[in-house]
Amino acid sequence: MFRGFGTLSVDSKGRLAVPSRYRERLSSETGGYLVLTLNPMDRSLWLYPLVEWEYIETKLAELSDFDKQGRRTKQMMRGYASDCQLDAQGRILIPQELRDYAQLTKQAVILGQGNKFEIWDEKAWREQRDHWLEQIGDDSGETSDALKSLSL
Amino acid sequence: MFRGFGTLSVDSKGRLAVPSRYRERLSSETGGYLVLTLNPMDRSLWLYPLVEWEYIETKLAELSDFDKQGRRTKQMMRGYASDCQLDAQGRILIPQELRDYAQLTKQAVILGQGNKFEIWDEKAWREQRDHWLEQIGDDSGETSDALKSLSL
DNA sequence: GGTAATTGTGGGTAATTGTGGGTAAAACAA
DNA sequence: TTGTTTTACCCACAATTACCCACAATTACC
Repeated sequence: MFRGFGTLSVDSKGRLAVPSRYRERLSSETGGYLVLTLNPMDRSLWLYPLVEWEYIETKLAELSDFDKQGRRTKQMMRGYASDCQLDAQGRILIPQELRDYAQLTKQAVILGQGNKFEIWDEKAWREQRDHWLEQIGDDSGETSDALKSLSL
Repeated sequence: MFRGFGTLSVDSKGRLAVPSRYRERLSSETGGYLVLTLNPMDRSLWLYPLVEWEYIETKLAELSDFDKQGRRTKQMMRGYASDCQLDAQGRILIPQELRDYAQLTKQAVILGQGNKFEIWDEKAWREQRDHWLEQIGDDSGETSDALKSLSL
C-alpha cells in the first residue's frame, strides 16, 4: 500500500520525479512499468503500477454501457490511460494532454493512495485541502454514516 | 495504550525526540517503525506505531470513493501519512509539510492518546486547552447522548 | 548531597535525492 | 527525403537527509 506526501516539480520537459522511497518497489514489483490516467473525480492524475492497473481494467470492463456514469468513467479512465516507465533518474514523462487536464504547472504534489498515487497541481491541492479541513472543522453539515462510526 | 504528557523541542532540522519511556515499547513492538500523519480535527499530528496504522488503513480503504467526505478523508489521512523510524537517539524527522500544518515551532508537546500519540505546538496546545476548559465549564451547547451517559 | 547513568539537544559529514539541462535518437510532418 | 518536434539517455550541481559524535541537562541511585 502506498502512502505519504511529496512536493515535486514538473520540469520544462514535462517530467516528474517519483520520490525515491517508492522507486525500488515500483521497479521490482512491476519492472518500472506504470500507467498514468486521469482521476475522474478531481482534476488530478492517478498513477498505477501496471499490475494494479490491469486489475482496475477488468473491473471497468464489467461496468454496464447502459449506465451513464459507468460509461463515462470507462471512457475517461481507459481513454486517457498512458503507459509510462521510470527513467534512469526515477522520473516519468507526463503527456501534454494529462498535464492540461490536471492543470499542472511547475509545482506538483504526489499523494500515496493505497494501490496508486494521486498527482495534483500544488496550488489546486492546497485549496482542496483547506476547503475540506474547514468542513471538518465546523460540525454542521451532513456526515455520512460510514464516517460517523469511524474511530481513528 | 499510550498515555501521558511531555514537552519537547523540535530542532533546526525538524527532528523531535520521543520521550524515552515510550521508546522501548515502540522499538520492540514495531521495530521502531512509525507512521506520522495529520489530525484532521485539529492542527496537530498523530503518531502511530506501524501496526496500529495498518489497522487504520484497512478501515479507510473501506470508505467509498463515490462519497465525497469519505474520499477526502482517505486522501488526507493516507496522503499525509509518512513512514518514519526512530534514529539512534530516539528521534523522528517530521516532514516539512506536516511541521507547517501543525505550525510547529521550537517547543512542542506530545500526548499519549491510546493507540497513538498526538503532537501539538506548545503554544497552540495551551490555547486550545484553556479554550476547551472554558467551554466545558458552562453547560450551554449540545452534548451527545454518549457523553451524557459517561461517568468519569 | 554527590556521583554516575541516562536523556535531550545540537551540529558535522558523507551519501542520497531532486532538479535542470545537453545531446542524440526517434517520431512525425511537409 | 528533409526539417522539426518530441522523447530517451546521460551528466552535473544543489539541497536534503541519514548517520555519527559530542556535550549539557536531567534523572536515578547510593
